[in-house]
Amino acid sequence: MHTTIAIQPVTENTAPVSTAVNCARCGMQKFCLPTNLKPEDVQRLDRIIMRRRRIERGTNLYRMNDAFSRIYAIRFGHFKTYQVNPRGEQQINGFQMPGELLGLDAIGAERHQCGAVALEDSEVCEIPFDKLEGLLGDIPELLRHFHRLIGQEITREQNAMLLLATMRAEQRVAIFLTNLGARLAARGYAEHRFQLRMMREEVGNYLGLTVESVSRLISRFRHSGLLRVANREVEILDPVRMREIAAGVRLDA
Amino acid sequence: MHTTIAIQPVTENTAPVSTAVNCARCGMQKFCLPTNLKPEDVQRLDRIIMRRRRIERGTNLYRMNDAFSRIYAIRFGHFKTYQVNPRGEQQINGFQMPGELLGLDAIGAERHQCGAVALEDSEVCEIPFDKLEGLLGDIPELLRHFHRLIGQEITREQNAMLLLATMRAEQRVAIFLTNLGARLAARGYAEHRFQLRMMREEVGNYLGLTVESVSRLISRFRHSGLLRVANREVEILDPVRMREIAAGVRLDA
DNA sequence: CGAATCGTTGAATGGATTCAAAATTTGTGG
DNA sequence: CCACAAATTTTGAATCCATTCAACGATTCG
Repeated sequence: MHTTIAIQPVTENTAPVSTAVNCARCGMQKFCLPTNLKPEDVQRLDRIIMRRRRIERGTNLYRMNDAFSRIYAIRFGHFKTYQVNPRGEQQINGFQMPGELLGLDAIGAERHQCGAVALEDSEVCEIPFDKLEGLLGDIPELLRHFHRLIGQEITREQNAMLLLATMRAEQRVAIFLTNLGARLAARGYAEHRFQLRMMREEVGNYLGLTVESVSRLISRFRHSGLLRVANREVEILDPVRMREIAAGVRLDA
Repeated sequence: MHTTIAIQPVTENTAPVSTAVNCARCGMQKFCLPTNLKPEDVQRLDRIIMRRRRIERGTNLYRMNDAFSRIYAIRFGHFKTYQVNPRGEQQINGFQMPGELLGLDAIGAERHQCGAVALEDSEVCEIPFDKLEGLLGDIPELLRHFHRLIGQEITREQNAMLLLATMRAEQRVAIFLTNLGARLAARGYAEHRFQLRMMREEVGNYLGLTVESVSRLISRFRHSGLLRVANREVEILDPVRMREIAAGVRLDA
């Protein structure tokens, strides 16, 4: 293991996109913060969102230890969040997709606890956290939904712990693919056919495996007829069996 | 691995302790929710806290999938929180000590995402979450501190992921002991000498290792003069070297 | 005191890693 | 658009760390 992925280059993309923010017209509304808000409250939220910001593929939205002042809602694109341990090795904590919030790990802290890098050209909404806190006090529904999103974050991480502590490599990869599909499906995309936005190395890093192990396992899934793979394009051909493997049934074909 | 610790017996301890709650006089005030609150706000918090409740060693404070209505602040004693995977195996997500909150993983969900068991006879304050949410809207300092506690929870879990994904067994145990000491020290207890409140099996389960591995590693630490161990009583004799091992230096004595 | 639980130690095994090299894809400049 | 370099992915063989299986102490508790 100990995959020392080179730390991203020190290019910072700060080009704001000054389009007036309008949650009501945003396709991500039903996953993002405004969920279940009254129209007038959605507008109050619009007003505190500073701007949209484009992030080029490979650049940092924020880095570990950056001062924390805002959280981010992904409009389109994908991100990874990662920590860097004392030895300079990267550990990926998660992959984020449109409608998900970035920066939650820093709430209640002065600084970001991990960094976020765009896996492709992406766009986020910047939400100043102090202003959001003000709104949370005023709009109970917003507070509730904000807490729901935080709770999901905690649950996601606990599931990752479960995976890392108890699952065999086979299971980890199967779970990874299954979950990715489920999250995409919830957003209206195909569940069993999608593009991996990250390298094998990053998959392995996230799953606590080496690149080689991930590659080998994907190959085995392919040879067993579970998966069709063309580079980063993946199709789960046998979702039932894939879910069995995710649940712990051994693939000994 | 795959330590199938028997699920706890189905005894539920519901004996409330009807002492009027008084955060101002509680020794845990500076770690718990009331931190940094004005005295009158502390009293408002007191008023919504239903009661204190004693939990006997080995009994569940709550179980996975229980309906969620309150969070709990530990007054004294220690707990473990755990998930149960589909195969019925337990995975411990963390150990909690006085001043820490239990149940945060359920916020924004209908049900608890994990269970909590007392590792020794313990006492908690029950905090109805809906009433707390009301106060959060009224008392900005409380909202802020509540978010700080949640943030700490997320950070703790990310660190656990880092440990599980990248660390060798040696490191995991060293980190576990070091962190436990640090948390106890923050609460005014000795940093380098303490009682483990959990079985070796539970340590291993949490760290993604087998009992045998944990036992072997503790023995190696002992033989290398790093540790003095008498059953669950542990003394870190060489904190510097222990921290080195936690950081990744190999113990090849 | 005896049974059950918990903890330690040993030997053999195995799953994932490491090291190495080749194959493929992606990115870049001409 | 092609050619070439760099990056990424795949595959193979050897190694190693933690697990598994087994047995034996030690401790706890009724």
